[in-house]
Amino acid sequence: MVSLRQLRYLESLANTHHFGHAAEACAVSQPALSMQIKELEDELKLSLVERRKSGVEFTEKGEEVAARARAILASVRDLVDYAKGQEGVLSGVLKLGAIPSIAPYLLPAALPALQKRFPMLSLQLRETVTETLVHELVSGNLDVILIALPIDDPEVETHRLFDDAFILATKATDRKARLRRATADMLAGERLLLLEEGHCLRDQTLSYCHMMTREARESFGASSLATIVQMVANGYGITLLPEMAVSAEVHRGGDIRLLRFPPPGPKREIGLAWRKTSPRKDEFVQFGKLLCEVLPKPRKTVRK
Amino acid sequence: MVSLRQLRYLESLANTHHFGHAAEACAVSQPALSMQIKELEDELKLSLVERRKSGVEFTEKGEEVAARARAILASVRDLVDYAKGQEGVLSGVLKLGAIPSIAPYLLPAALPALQKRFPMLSLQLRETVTETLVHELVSGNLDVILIALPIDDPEVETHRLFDDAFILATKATDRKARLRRATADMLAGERLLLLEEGHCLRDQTLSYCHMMTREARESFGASSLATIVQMVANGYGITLLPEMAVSAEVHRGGDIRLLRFPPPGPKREIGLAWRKTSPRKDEFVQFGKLLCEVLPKPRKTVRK
DNA sequence: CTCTGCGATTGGAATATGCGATTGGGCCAT
DNA sequence: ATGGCCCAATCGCATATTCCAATCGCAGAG
Repeated sequence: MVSLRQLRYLESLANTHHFGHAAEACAVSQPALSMQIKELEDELKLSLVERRKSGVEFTEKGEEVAARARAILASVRDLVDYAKGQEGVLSGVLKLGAIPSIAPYLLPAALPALQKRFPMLSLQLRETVTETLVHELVSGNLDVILIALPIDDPEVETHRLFDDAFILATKATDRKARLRRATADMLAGERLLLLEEGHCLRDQTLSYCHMMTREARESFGASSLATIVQMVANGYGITLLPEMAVSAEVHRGGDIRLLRFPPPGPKREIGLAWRKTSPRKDEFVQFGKLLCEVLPKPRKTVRK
Repeated sequence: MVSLRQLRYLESLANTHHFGHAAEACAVSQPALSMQIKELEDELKLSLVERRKSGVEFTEKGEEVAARARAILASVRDLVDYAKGQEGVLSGVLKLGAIPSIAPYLLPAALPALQKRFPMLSLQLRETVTETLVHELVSGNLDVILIALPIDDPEVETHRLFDDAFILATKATDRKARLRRATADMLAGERLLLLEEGHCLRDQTLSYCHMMTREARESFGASSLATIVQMVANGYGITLLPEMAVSAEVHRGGDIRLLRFPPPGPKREIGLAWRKTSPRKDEFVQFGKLLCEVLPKPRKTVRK
């Protein structure tokens, strides 16, 4: 069976027309090269070179074979170069899923950076709730998902990116709004405005509040944070807003007062997840790194 | 270093999307194939396939690599096919030398047959005396020469093809012409017409006659057999004519009488010669076989 | 006529490759 | 649940390649 090694040696021999020099160029001993050439000749049942006293002369057929060998080796080198070029590079189609409480706040900044850094990458976006995302991830419809941790599925591997603090949002005229810091007991007796069922943000917020108060259980369910913010501004209740959503949802001069909890306050962990079997882990980690980079640094003051 | 084996296994895997089946198709065990695929991935620092529960899925980059691998393997197969197609086939440029006392009689019949049988063959002809031919053969200007044996050169290998009898040619009115057979003593006292110095035919004829008679030493030297035949017809002397030249040089109804010697009569051996180092020996032998085939069978009667 | 250069050959060591058997994970049918 | 099954990965060992160092045979050059 003809091997690349034989072709490599043949190419070298074609270059040098000298067994010893060719062998040296291949960093092998001369007998090794002789052997491979002979094996190739036997394989092809064809004499490739004439060993003359005055150097090695290629047969006409030998020339042809050598030319083909060169072409093949070039193709192989191209393949390797291609692979090397792809090393650690996000490319091709990447089917990304993200939850609604992240996608609108992180991706607008991330996408242009992504396109700039990985021009060969073609993103396909899907925005829905965690459960659906995980399901589609496992089934192969998505490659990687951007969600809040933890998620528990034996088939997926998660990768934490950063914390996203929850900020207490109240109507600016609220009496609590005069304080500098939020505290857990501020939630007591308030109507907590939340996203509708299925959104993890709802559960996370609830689980924090659950420790504090039971009144919030029958809380309202909206379909977007923008709606909730509007409702807060109009005095329908309060909410816990993910920090990354603040700049997009809360406008300066509006009727919202933001209060940060003293550390350690409530927060969610943002991360990526992919199939455990996915071979693109390296790419995903790179992707995550870029997401962290485009994340605006937390402002010192969150007041508006 | 990436090997063809790895690419072959990858191709098989790309076809089957199943390690076991791919291995079977390659007639190796599944672990062997697994290993090679893994090595290829390590080599390229690239994950080619995702091993899912539901079969093997190719990465986008894996697809690309597999496609390139396919192309490479196809090139290799082409190379091998090309070699197989060339097996035992005369092709390319063949630089053939022949002596003047053979070329005009054998080649006109051989060349068309050669072209028909080996369309890829391109003959380059050179016609001159043996010494020059051998020199040019050794120096590489010729690939194979068609000469009278023996020739003695440590660098060349010879290959006998057939015998070519010498026929005694006399003027038709010569008193000897009435006999049915030539005998050696017929040469005694005759003027022997020969080719000029340098032609092996001259030496061969002389060496036969030398045993018989000394009178011929200062014999005439012509530059072609046609000239000699004309001279014989005009009574200037006699000659020994190579049998293969008879039909071309002696025309029916002419003034030439031909007498065959009883066996074993004088003859020359026609053969091929090539450099000992030449790798095209097989081709040359084939060439010789074809020459023998186009040689007209000796006629029962040589009289004209 | 030795000396040198070149490719072929040889014998033994290192490496690569492959196989059988086994493992471990996940799926399905009891 | 549990046992059987399929799949790919892994392990240990056999063997087949591949290689090197040394040597050979040959031919040309000094």
